[in-house]
Amino acid sequence: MNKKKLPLDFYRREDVLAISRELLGKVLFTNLDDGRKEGPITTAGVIIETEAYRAPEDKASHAYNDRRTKRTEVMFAAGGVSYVYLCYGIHSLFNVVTGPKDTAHAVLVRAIHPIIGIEHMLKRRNQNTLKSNLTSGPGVLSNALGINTFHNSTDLTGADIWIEDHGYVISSKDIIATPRIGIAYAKEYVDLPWRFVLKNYENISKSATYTEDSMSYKPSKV
DNA sequence: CCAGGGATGGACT
DNA sequence: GTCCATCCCTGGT
Repeated sequence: MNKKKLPLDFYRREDVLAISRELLGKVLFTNLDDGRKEGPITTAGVIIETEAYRAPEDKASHAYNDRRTKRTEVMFAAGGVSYVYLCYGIHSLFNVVTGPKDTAHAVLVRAIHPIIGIEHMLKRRNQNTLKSNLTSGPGVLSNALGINTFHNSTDLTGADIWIEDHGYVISSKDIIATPRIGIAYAKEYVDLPWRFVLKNYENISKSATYTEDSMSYKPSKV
């Protein structure tokens, strides 16, 4: 199989909507030690749900109107680093910073399909058996992968967090575009179809309410 | 310093 | 399907 780490020029393109679509089917890896002496453990999953955030005009973006604060500064970096922030005081949400320097575009990864290190992801989630909710949301997938706000501004071509192309071919008819979740405050940006979901997976985030015959996928055994 | 918010999750029926 | 606890951190002062 053709597997390769996505290069910086993948992330540094201008079109965050295209990048959001293209991230579907790519494989998000972490190799983190959670502070354990034993060293890092590799965990990974196929990206199956993303959302695009396109500052400066996007009112749903934390960097709306090119608002630069200590928190948002990393979004203005050149693409290929993480933006991890705390939501509801509990959940670490993992974003991929995209675009050239000073363009505050980002992609929120909302769900993955777990494929590598599932046993360890279960431990991090305090679960015993694989269910469809292991990585089915932006907060829980970070938890399963060991990502927290400490990993903000991490180089996505480094050894801790990265994304690989495993050669999965995704056609546009395999992608459902819908409005983004949890951005009711964003006025005229509320209804834009900037959320992208890969069909055939059941473990997308909970707020996804569409049902289709294609939603018959079951996670493979551990 | 501190009021208010928040790209949610999970418990429950 | 519905409901609501969550609590740290941001950002303006």
